[in-house]
Amino acid sequence: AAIITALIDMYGKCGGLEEAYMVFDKLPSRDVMAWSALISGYAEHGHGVEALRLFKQMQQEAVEPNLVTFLCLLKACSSIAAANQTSLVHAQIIECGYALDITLGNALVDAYAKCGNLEHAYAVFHSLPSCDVMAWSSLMKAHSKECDAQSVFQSFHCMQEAGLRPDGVTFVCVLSGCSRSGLLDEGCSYFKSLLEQHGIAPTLEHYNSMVDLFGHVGCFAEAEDLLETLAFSCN
RNA sequence: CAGGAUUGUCAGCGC
Repeated sequence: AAIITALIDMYGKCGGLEEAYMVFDKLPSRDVMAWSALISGYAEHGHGVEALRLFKQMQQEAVEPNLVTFLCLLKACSSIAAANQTSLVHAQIIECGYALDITLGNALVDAYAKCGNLEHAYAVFHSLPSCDVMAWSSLMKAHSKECDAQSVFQSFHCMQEAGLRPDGVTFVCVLSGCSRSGLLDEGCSYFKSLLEQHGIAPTLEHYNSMVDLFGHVGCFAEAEDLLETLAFSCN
């Protein structure tokens, strides 16, 4: 069974959803891991509706979801920005007694945020026993999408007040916020602090965000310079 | 102690 699940997972990750399903379909008995692997593949490749339908089928076959299953479902919900489906999954998570799980909490915050429901995202966020970097980053990303750079900066600040250290992904979210709001100086300053104050080596995502920021504010020469520099250092 | 599914990560466009 372990090997078959790994096979389903491999096809799913590669986007071979039909192949994944064919393997799955031939299993005489499908356990929660096989189901989760299949659902994960569908969720990951933009087939959120199918993923949720598979979950329904899983329940009809009386297979109990576990923590990982819920993570996969939340990914499906956010991929189709379905806030109401997220609420339904949320209710089941509570029923199963997983409400205080930090991993699921993070995923719920992220799912609500991606669905555009920041109120629910914050409600879950505040209900968690402790908040970690992932939940903060999800919220920052959501504020960034709404072009609310002030809230992004504020979150970045609060997070550190709470004793958490931002990581590379956090900075991607912050830089994305600067870009969307056209805040060049702030973006440059955060980019500098990335290495100088936080000791994090910038990755391609950070450089991409900077190129994007330069482009957004009309600094095309700087954007091109950065791209050329990147082309040199990456190859 | 190990283990087959495991949450936050660029931009734009279309629906």
